[in-house]
Formats: sequence, C-alpha cells, structure tokens
Amino acid sequence: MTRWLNVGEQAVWRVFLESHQMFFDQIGRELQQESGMPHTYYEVLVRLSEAPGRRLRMSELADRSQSSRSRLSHAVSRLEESGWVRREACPSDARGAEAVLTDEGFAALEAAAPGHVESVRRHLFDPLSPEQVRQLGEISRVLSDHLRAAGGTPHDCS
Amino acid sequence: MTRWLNVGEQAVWRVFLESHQMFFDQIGRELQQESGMPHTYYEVLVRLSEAPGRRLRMSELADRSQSSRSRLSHAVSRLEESGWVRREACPSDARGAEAVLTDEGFAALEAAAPGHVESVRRHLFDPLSPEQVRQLGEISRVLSDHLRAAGGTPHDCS
DNA sequence: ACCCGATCGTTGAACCCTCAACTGTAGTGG
DNA sequence: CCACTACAGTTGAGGGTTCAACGATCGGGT
Repeated sequence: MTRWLNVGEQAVWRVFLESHQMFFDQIGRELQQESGMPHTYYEVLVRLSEAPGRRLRMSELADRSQSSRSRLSHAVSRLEESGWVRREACPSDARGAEAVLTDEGFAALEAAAPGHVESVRRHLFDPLSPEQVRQLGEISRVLSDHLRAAGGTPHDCS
Repeated sequence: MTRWLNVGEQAVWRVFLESHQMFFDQIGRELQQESGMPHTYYEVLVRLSEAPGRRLRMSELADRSQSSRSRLSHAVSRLEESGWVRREACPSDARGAEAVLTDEGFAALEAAAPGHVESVRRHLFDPLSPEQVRQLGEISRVLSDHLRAAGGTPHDCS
C-alpha cells in the first residue's frame, strides 16, 4: 500500500533535510549572536516595518509572518519587553489589537539587517548559480502554493 | 558596503522562507499527530535502525542526525522514558555511551514510517516535476557541502 | 432585541532546543 | 608517573513553540 521512496527520492529527501537543517541553524545562530533575536522575531519586525504606519492587526501580522496566532502573541509580548513593539487597541474592532513597531524596534531592525543579509548571501546566493537560484524560487513557489491549497492557513486551521 | 538583495533575490528568498516554514510545519505536525513524536526524534530512530546492531555511539548518532550533542542527549533521555531507546556503557571507551534502539522503538518506527512517507510524498514529491526533484537534490547538495566546509560540524563547534 | 456560531486574541502547561558550564576519561608530552 | 589538554557526554537555566482552553466581541438570522 505505502508508496515508499525509491533510491533516488531517498537521496534527494535526505540531502534536502540535511541542507535545510544546516542552513536554517546557521542563519538563525548568526542572527541570534549578532543581533540577539531569533529569526522569527526578525521576520515580525520586517513585516511591521513594511506596513503603512508600521502597524498591523495581530492576525494580519501572523499571516504575513507565517506564524500561528499563539506564537505571534507570545512573540509580541516578548518584543514589548524589549521595547521594540507595542500593542494598541484597535479602534474599529474591540476584539482586535494592533502591533506597532517602535522607533527602537526600527533601529534594532536597521542594525540587524546588514549582517543578516550578508549571512543569507554567503550561505544561499553565493554558492548557487543564477540558474539554480531561479530553480529554487520556482520550486519554492510550487511547494508553498500546494501547501496553501491543501493545508489552509499556516497553523490554527480548523 | 552591504550587498543588499536585488528584487529578484528578495522574491526568491521570501518564497523560499515561506515554503520552508510551511513545509516543515506541516510535515512535523502530521508526524506528531499520527505518531506522537517530533521529526527530530523520528530521525534519531531512523539512524539507529540503520546501524549494525541498531546501536551507535552518542556522538556518531548526533553527527548522522544533524543534531548537537546536547540536543541528542536530551532527546535520548526522552526516548528512554518512552522505552524506545536505551543507553548502554561503551566497552572500549569509559567516557562513551551507546544508544540502542529497543524492539518497542523499532516497532514505533515501523508504525510511524508509512504515514510519514506519505506526508513527504504528498507535500514534496507529488507537486514537483521529476526535473524539479533532480534540481532540488542538486541545490541541496551544493548548500550542504558549502555549509559543511564553512561551518564545521553542525553545532557545538569550536 | 436576542441568540448563536464565528472570529480575535490571550494564556498556561508541556515540550523541545540552545548555550554555557561541568564531570569524568583518554591520550600525550615531559 | 604526572600534569595537561582534548574529547565524550550530561545537566540546568532560559527561551521559543505548540496545543487546547478560554474570555470577549462581532455579526447575521429570526
């Protein structure tokens, strides 16, 4: 019954697993060491910095940063303690909350960005050929489209 | 100074990040729900099951499962509580310990495998063309070779 | 006006991972 | 034989994530 992986698929799966593990561990460790924040929190700050008024509803922010609502709620609590984000009540919906990027948060992001971009470049774009970068983009697009269709929203789905 | 990402690189990086996050969240969640173990632990059981005598030195096991020594130590402790692995003293080196896969552990792995393989197939191999699978393997190989050269062993490096 | 299901967001417990510090043993040079 | 460094593995604290449960509000149907 089970459609087992053949030898070639096995090999691809294993090296894929290995490279992702190594890559994200490395990227995350470098960001943590240089800027004192996990990659997830960096993503949150980025999405906020791009939003008009540097503010977003919690659930919009969760969607844009591929985070569950719960994870984001914890993350924003932590980021509030660092003084990088603050919560504000949402005027149009009494249930809602908005996360607002503070000036300190924006400064922290500006300080973290160059080193992080350099990490990504060194470990991802430099070793790959332009053609491989293109392929990786296309592969990623197919996978995330497929997952979005099959899995609904990232987490907390029905 | 900073070599910022151009528009195309930005787009590739973001969709890559997104697909990675969604994919591993999905795979991990399915494995956790169906078999009650995180993907990391599954990997540990797999490596043990492939070793002669279904046993390996802790640090060899750590290397093969892309894990830090610390992580593996915690993981094996947890797996011992489940009765899936046991520790034995290493005869040739009094510092060392061996992790041994128990029959219950092997059975748990056999029970988990079909569902996990199915997840991987559904979310990775099915949506990609054979050519894309080949490309993904090659890209992954380049990245992990590069990281191994630049970063030393996975974690706990000097 | 009222109910009721859906949505927004939070909380706490359990779990996993990281990091740094630590124990104990191996191997090596004097 | 004695340091002394290097190695194997563990431990505990701190922090991030998940999951399920919860309080609160919204909005449509009656």
